[in-house]
Amino acid sequence: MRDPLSHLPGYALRRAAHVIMVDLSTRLQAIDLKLSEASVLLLIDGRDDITSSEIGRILDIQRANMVPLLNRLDAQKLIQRRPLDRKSMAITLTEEGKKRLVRTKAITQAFETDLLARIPQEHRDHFVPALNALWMADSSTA
Amino acid sequence: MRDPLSHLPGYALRRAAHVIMVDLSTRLQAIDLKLSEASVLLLIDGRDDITSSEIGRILDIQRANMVPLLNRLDAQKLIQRRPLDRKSMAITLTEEGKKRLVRTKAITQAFETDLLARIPQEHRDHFVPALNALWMADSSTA
DNA sequence: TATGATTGCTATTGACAATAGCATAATGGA
DNA sequence: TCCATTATGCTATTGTCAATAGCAATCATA
Repeated sequence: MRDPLSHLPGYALRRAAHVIMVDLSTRLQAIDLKLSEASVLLLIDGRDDITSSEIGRILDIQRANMVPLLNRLDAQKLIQRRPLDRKSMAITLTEEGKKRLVRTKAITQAFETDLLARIPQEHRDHFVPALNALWMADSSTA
Repeated sequence: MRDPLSHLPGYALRRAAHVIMVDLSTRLQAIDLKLSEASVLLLIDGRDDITSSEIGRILDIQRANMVPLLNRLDAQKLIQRRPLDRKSMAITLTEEGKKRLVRTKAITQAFETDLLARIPQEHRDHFVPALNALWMADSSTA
């Protein structure tokens, strides 16, 4: 047997996630974005009032880790910080950011299509529901 | 909607893998093992001739990263390095290592059971095959 | 108003993985 | 058999994502 651990769900999950994230990361290098940066852009899309902490809550990124992430997007002039009050900042996409988002969407959509294509058709419809059952349960608890 | 990205297979995969790995890591802390260390112990089980590089090939851990990993297991007196020839080292479990492996198996089995239990029954049988289709394809190419 | 919660931040650490390079040893083809 | 290639184990460094602890300012509410 090639890998005696491959029958373990947790192990298979870890290996699959790693391969897939390397794939997407590689694709995103073409537009100078990291995985976490791309997910933030995709989330901001269409909103003009979302705050840093709200992004963090939704994507499960801690406030401390949001800071350098947003700084990098800021340095690339993809986002703007606009004060909502004297404490909170609304994060919005710049024109440059909107252009980058279009390219991000194209890349992620192609990626997701390719990913699903790799899954045998009889398992395909079960994939997302099974995964979401694993992590969304926790977030509803929190 | 709580998370507008949750319908994306890749995103769901990443989130699920993270939650699950935090879960297992936490459980393994009770026996002073990291995820990668536990997987190495599980792989060595029952073999007395496996080398560092072979472990790396199977688990997809690079040689450079195997070194500190095995050093940590060595420091805990869980493994022994036995020269096979003047270049290769066979990695074997010490008595201490075998005891730790028993506990590792108990923890991972409980973990895998709990994991599957969280997946709705109608999706359960599709889980491992779908995941393995994603990463095992790549390893057969290599 | 005072207490507690929230926000954005700094600084540091940890786990896992990737890259580059090195010395030595094994191996297979000419 | 000799030599080029490959394999092995290693050092050292870097990158990505995530976690923890702590801080000052602000906000919300009992």
